[in-house]
Amino acid sequence: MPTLSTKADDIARVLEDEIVGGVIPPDTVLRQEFLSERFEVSRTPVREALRRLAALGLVSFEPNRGVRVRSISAHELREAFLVRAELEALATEVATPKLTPDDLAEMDRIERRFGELTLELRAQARSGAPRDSALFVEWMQANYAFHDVIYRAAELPLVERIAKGARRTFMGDRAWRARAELDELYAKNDLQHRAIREAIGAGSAQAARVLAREHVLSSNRLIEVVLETLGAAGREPGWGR
Amino acid sequence: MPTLSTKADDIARVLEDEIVGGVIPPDTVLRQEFLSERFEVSRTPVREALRRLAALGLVSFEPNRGVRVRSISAHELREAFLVRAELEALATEVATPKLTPDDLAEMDRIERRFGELTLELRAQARSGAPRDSALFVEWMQANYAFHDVIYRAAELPLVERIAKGARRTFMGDRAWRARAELDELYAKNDLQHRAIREAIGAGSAQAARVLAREHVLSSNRLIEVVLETLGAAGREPGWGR
DNA sequence: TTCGTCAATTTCGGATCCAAGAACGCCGTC
DNA sequence: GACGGCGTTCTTGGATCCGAAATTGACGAA
Repeated sequence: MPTLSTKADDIARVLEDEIVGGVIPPDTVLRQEFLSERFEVSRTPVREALRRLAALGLVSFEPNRGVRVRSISAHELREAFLVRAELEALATEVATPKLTPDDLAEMDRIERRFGELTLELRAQARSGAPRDSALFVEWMQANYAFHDVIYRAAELPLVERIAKGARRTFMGDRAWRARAELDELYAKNDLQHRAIREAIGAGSAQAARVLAREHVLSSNRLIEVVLETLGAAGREPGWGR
Repeated sequence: MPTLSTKADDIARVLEDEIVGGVIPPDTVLRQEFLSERFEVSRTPVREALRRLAALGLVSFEPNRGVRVRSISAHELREAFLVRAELEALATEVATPKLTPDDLAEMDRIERRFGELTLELRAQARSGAPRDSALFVEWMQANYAFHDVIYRAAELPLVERIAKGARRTFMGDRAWRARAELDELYAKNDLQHRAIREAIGAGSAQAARVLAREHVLSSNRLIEVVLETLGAAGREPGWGR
């Protein structure tokens, strides 16, 4: 069987997912030997994987002292959203004349599901019930799916790569809390999706662009409220120290 | 003496500069042993450096077959400029209210130098003289210096990093040719700088934003004409095969 | 008690060594 | 003469080993 990937690549992918998914919390120090035992390889491929993560900006590399999972400041988070807003605006503008009826139908399908999930989340936000993390993740995925249709049609791989890179880095390990304001923000998010969809349907690339930009900036506000950084609680055992 | 950097980092930086600067032409295959001899180290740090370059997208990594310096297609080049246009527009908008009188004075100083260089290049373009590569590089650096003032004031490190990353990848090994259209494009570039400067001076962030975006897109056109890809000629000895 | 010094331990960066996969060329066959 | 199988050689991926830097902790002096 021919080799399609190296162990360093495999390890890098796994660690990447775990870091952006919050499985490995920020500020965790990644010990080479620990990782080499976990993946049952020597330290050599582990170090190559860590180099990759460092180049992607997911970890900070301190010579002779190890690598540490980067925590993201509120300022950095805001900047990441600014970048996403500009690039999604661009992608949306480019995609608008390219979207096929099939694409639009898919967007409608995703948007229906997104609307349902939004209603559930809004009910939850109003009731002040403890957050259902799985529900939020599903909502987020539907949100991403909506935008992915646009990225796919835009055919701008570089834009897609950068924007999706800026997309991560927030589903960290922080606790979150329901809030009255959330209800409103969820509703707004849903409405913005529909507005974008309609602008595309009407063939107005400029309107779609402006809407997409505003939408991402609104998402920023939503995420900020959702995070409401109640400190870093509830670490998984085995990672902290 | 404490160690401030690793050999892998040093090697990566050197190779990075050489690739973006066109010293190492696209499609060159980088042999690990060759590099380890050149830098007088073993292959281990070399491979870590190559991993970094791969993560940055400068080289493509084919398992068990080595790394190859990525060549950039016209389409990719265009997309890189689209990204830069959006992000520079953002940075310019954010920077406008933050620029100090000192910053503006520095922009004026750079712009004066840029104007002189532009005049030289225009004369060259009109005369059809063989391109003076050093002059073009100097012009390009003055161009970058102008924008760097804006980036510095904007205080958006992520935006700066991405935009500067998209900035490279074109000063390749291609031959270039003078053209009548170039004269006009050079002049336009210079005028756009002044317009941006004036919009900032007038405190209009929105106008500066729009101008910055158009400026980068114009630069794209300029670069496309300058490159005029006459095939890949004049490789440095020692890199080709 | 607290601070500074120095040794022991841990962890990292890099060199060397070995196995596995790919490229190349030779030869035989059709 | 062209194509395909097979062994050699070259290059890469990964494991192991070693020296160096940093951290830790014990000890002693202020």
